Amino acid sequence: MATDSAARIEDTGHRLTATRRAVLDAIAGSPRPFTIEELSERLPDIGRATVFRTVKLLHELDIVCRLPLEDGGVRYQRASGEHHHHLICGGCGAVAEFSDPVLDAAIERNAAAAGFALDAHSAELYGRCAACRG
Amino acid sequence: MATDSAARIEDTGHRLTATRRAVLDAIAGSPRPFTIEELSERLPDIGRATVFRTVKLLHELDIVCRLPLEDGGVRYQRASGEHHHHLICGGCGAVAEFSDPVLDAAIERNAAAAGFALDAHSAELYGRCAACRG
DNA sequence: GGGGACGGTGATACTTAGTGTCAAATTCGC
DNA sequence: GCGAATTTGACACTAAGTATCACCGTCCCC
Repeated sequence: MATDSAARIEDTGHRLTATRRAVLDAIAGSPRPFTIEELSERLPDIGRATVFRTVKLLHELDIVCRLPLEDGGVRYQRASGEHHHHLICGGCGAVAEFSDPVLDAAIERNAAAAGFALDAHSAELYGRCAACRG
Repeated sequence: MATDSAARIEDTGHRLTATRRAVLDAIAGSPRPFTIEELSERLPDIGRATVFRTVKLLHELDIVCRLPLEDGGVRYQRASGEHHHHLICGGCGAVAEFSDPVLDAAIERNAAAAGFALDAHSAELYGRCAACRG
């Protein structure tokens, strides 16, 4: 997993430094979506700005994905690589991923109907997971 | 339009003050989605914090809707009142609204499949409008 | 192996969006 | 017009992220 990501960094012409490796490891060790602040606390020897820059790079390379939360906050998570959407639990913060061609087709169709050339879309679903509904 | 909104403020137990009326008017006079900062500049006699608080209230009352932009920024816009999604043009900033039962059904179905009880969802589409593709 | 060039890093200051506090002002119901 | 409750403005503060800039380390060429 971290090996894949490391390769992706190098393959795209970026250097795989010790710092970046440490960030990748910290992310790999995060079972739950994390904030930059949390990640930064786990990496006390790495500057905050560098953590931001590194996560931004990883996001551009689709190694992590960004989760906009219902309250306006943001968390990050390792990305599965494929196009997907998120289900975010407001109780425990768990995130489930799904992908659905019907949903994507509906999005494409609406964009086309309005005359838009689509470059990106986001769809976040907020609710309570099975465990939190009890 | 502003009359509707004014009524909604009173009907929900909030006071319709001169300040709130001024904010409503400024919003009614905005043909394009606006930032709080822009709105605040147009209302120099009203404190910045009050503009934030008022827009937050209007958002809670579904009088304005919040547009998360692709670059992470946020703009606001008068809401049509009904549930809808946004198509946001990265060229001119224009926003088109649409609603689509097929899309909403796909969202519901995916949430149910993952065992989530849905409370909210967001779907933003980013692209170029017909005029900007020219 | 030595020396640039260039990408990456850390410290720090700054920006942007938004919130908390609190005293003063306004508004509503009577 | 009066008092209670809400709203407001000023201001300080927070959180997330960016800009700047000097320094470091790594790669490449000789």
